[in-house]
Amino acid sequence: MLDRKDRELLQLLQWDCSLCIQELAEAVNLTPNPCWKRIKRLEEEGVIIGRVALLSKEKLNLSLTAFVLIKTQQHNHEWYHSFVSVVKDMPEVLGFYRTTGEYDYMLKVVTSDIKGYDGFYKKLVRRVSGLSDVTSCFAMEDIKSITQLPLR
Amino acid sequence: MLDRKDRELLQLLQWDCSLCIQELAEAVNLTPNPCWKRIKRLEEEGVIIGRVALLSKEKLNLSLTAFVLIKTQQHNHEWYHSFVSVVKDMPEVLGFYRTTGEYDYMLKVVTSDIKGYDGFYKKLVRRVSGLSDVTSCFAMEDIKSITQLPLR
DNA sequence: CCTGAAAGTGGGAGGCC
DNA sequence: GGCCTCCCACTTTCAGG
Repeated sequence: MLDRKDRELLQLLQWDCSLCIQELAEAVNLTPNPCWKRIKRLEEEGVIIGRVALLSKEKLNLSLTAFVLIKTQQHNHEWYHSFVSVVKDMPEVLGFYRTTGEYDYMLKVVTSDIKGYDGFYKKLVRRVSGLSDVTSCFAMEDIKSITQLPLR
Repeated sequence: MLDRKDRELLQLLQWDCSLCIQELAEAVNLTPNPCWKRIKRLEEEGVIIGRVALLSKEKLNLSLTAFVLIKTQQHNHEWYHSFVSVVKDMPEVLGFYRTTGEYDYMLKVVTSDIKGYDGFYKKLVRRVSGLSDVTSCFAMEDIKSITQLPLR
């Protein structure tokens, strides 16, 4: 389904999608047109989901990354759906996973600072009932955070 | 530093950076040229870090997202630097944070499946010594995972 | 003086064969 | 994979607040 050139193109594009077709074509030893056709195909197949600009947390006053670990007693569908829809709607939430292990859910949350996080936390517990255990831990240091999937 | 139009442009671009200047200009009630100048300025200032293509985990056989929670006894600089450089070099690691709370570090790891994760885990503990406690938890469900920062 | 608008040009994307 | 067309990024110049 994906040959070597496809993977090379994806690898390049997931680091910099502002590269022009010519540059991409040269990098994979192709002429511009077939290169363009491959990329078009990868978009149609859904391998390429979209192209986005990455912004600086610091420059936008969003320096605090927090992880929220949640346990719950509630295991019925209705509660689940309302919980999911509430959390999905909160723009501070960049990641939201149902997980195995000690906790049931994990959130990755981005705010300005502790005060901002406190606001988020209060909003969360106000909007969602039946959260029996909510633990927060904060990123002291953001050592690596990338969007590029490992393609080898 | 950033006015309303800047924020609107950032908001649009962090969802779709393939929009052309004309479309962006219309959306914020500007003509193409000043719109283009603003975006250029935001790039120079480092507010816009880059433009990347987002790829489908599923289509690329990377359906397993795991979180690795790590405690360590080692708190000297040398160990820290070697630990950081080893983990940074592992392409499966999309997120790597030093955290407050019960654990010292947290990793977000993407692999094909449990077998792939096992390979990653073995590689990790082989390359890094002095990990006293390594707990894995797996994402059963990826409910929300976005790259867009909250700009309001 | 700074910020937005108008006009022109070179180049690359996107469709043909 | 080559050709051709059209549109868009980018520059310069001008106008307004």
